Amino acid sequence: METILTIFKALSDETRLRILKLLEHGELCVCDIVAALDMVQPKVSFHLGVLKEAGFIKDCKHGRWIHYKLDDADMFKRSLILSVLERTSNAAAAEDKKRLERFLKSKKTKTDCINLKNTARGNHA
Amino acid sequence: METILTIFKALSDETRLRILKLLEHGELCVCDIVAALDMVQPKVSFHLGVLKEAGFIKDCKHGRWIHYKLDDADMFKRSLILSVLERTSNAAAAEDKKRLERFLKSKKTKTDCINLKNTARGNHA
DNA sequence: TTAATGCATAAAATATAGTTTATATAAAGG
DNA sequence: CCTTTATATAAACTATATTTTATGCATTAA
Repeated sequence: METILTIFKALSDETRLRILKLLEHGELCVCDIVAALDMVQPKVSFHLGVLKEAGFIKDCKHGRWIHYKLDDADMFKRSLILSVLERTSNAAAAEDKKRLERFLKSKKTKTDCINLKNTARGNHA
Repeated sequence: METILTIFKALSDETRLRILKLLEHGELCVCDIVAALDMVQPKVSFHLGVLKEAGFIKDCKHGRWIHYKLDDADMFKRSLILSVLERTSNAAAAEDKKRLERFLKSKKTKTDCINLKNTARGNHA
């Protein structure tokens, strides 16, 4: 049970707002977020942990990947997330989005190469 | 113009949430809040400053007193304040309220004594 | 005009939160 | 098995936020 204080604390960091904004587009694994934000992985994991503790996101394991997505179980948090998405600077978010898409594409290309060599299903997406 | 980050940061401190809760009952001067929270005055002034910067409260001078009250100019902040008032632990807030009322009463008594001696209007409330 | 009151602010001290670097763990591939 | 990959976690470090203590500035009362 998160207190209102925990909830607001989770929202008072720019990196975490950027993560929420990224997850607007659907679930992502940690390495996607790392690429999109252009940050080191432990840093991203730290902030994902805070958001998860506060109940804003949840994770699910997919083999050796862990996907994160917005947790829409709680009405109040949902509405807070909506406010974040609305009121966040689009310019900054667009950069993240661009890096994300570049990364997703490169991941796909790599997988396609593997698929040419053998018929493995290396992509978890 | 406050960013969403500034707004959430202002709400991520327990003392500030207690102050918002106190101001639910109407405007108060700094010394009232100091008494209600049982904290030193500069500490309270610091937090009042943060809340004011973020646009949650506003002040108005009354002689040598400065009164603070909730600022209801912005819809979004108003709804956030409402959430705070709703979701804050009542037990803790009741203590603050009790101290506040005791203090207000003692202030009034003191003023009444003065009023017996001469017909001054020492109370600013 | 002096003293007292109500409050703000600055500086120093402390506490909390975030970041980095290094390492551990678990899953999958070879 | 051994390696590689994806992620988490711990420890040390840095930055930011809060608290304390001291002081200053108005305003009012004496």
